[in-house]
Amino acid sequence: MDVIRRNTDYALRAMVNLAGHYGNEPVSARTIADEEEISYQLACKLMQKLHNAKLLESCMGPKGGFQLSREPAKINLLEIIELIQGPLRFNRCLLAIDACPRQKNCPVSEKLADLQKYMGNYLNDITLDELLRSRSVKSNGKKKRNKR
Amino acid sequence: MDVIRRNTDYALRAMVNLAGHYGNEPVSARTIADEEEISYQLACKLMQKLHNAKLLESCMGPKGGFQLSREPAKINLLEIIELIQGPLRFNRCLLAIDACPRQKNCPVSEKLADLQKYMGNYLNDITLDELLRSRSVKSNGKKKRNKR
DNA sequence: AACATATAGGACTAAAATAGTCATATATAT
DNA sequence: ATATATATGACTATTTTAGTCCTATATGTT
Repeated sequence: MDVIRRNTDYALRAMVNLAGHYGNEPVSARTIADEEEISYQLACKLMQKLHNAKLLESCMGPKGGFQLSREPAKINLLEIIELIQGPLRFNRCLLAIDACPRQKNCPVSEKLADLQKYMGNYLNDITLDELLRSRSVKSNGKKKRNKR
Repeated sequence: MDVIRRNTDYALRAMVNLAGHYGNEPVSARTIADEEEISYQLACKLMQKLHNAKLLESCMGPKGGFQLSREPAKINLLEIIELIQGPLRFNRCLLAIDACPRQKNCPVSEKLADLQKYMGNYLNDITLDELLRSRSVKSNGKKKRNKR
């Protein structure tokens, strides 16, 4: 099992892709699906979610598509991850949503709470522009086409 | 979704319970199931797994049960967690089991690899005796009975 | 020897979470 | 008008995780 799920990974790729076009024309879901190897329909779904959360601006019609609604340096990993897959947590107790009756008795929670905080902060500190930079350096520009 | 899954949580509770009886008579799966609020059958399964991984000694028959096969200070969280739910990882790429073709292109992996290492080390440093100590302090001794 | 209490373990089922698809509506540039 | 996009609800499929069932085997006690 992975901390970061597949859909979250897709969303991250899409966001980094858009970060690469920040300030230019919008990019369509179709294009992103092709470039990032995501099924078109799924890509639409994810873009919608990102849009609803105000991370993206959208524009319908030909020449339409999506754009980041903030500059890449102001969007961090954590918000994307948690938007797509819900809050990152180690175990259910930590959030205490329905007040685990074992909590007082649970030796695991304290230590993990610290680790969870660390993780959150760490991911909160990584922004899209950082990712974009490392991608540009490593990328050799080859992109595959998806079936349409 | 939680990094630590339910069964892993069960296993951790069971191990801490056994740590509390280290050096004494073995504890039966039945008892552990009752005290830690785990279904009996599931508890058996988990104990078996812990036993196969040599974390526990087992003894059949009346007065039988399970015991830690090492002292609590020599068993850490990470090994229990990974035994039950497989390797902890952020995303599939990191392990590179089937060599993700996107890896060279994946800006996410480096940063996450560092975080993953941190997590692993952190959990590797927490041992059962630590957990046991914090539990004893917090516990007020009330235990519930499960249906048999 | 008989019995009760334990673990051992394979096979299976159920439930939950995740991923992915389908169908249809609506907006907009040309 | 038409082609190209996003918007969205409902649905299906897949995968993962949790949990149960059944039977075998070992061992202490009477």
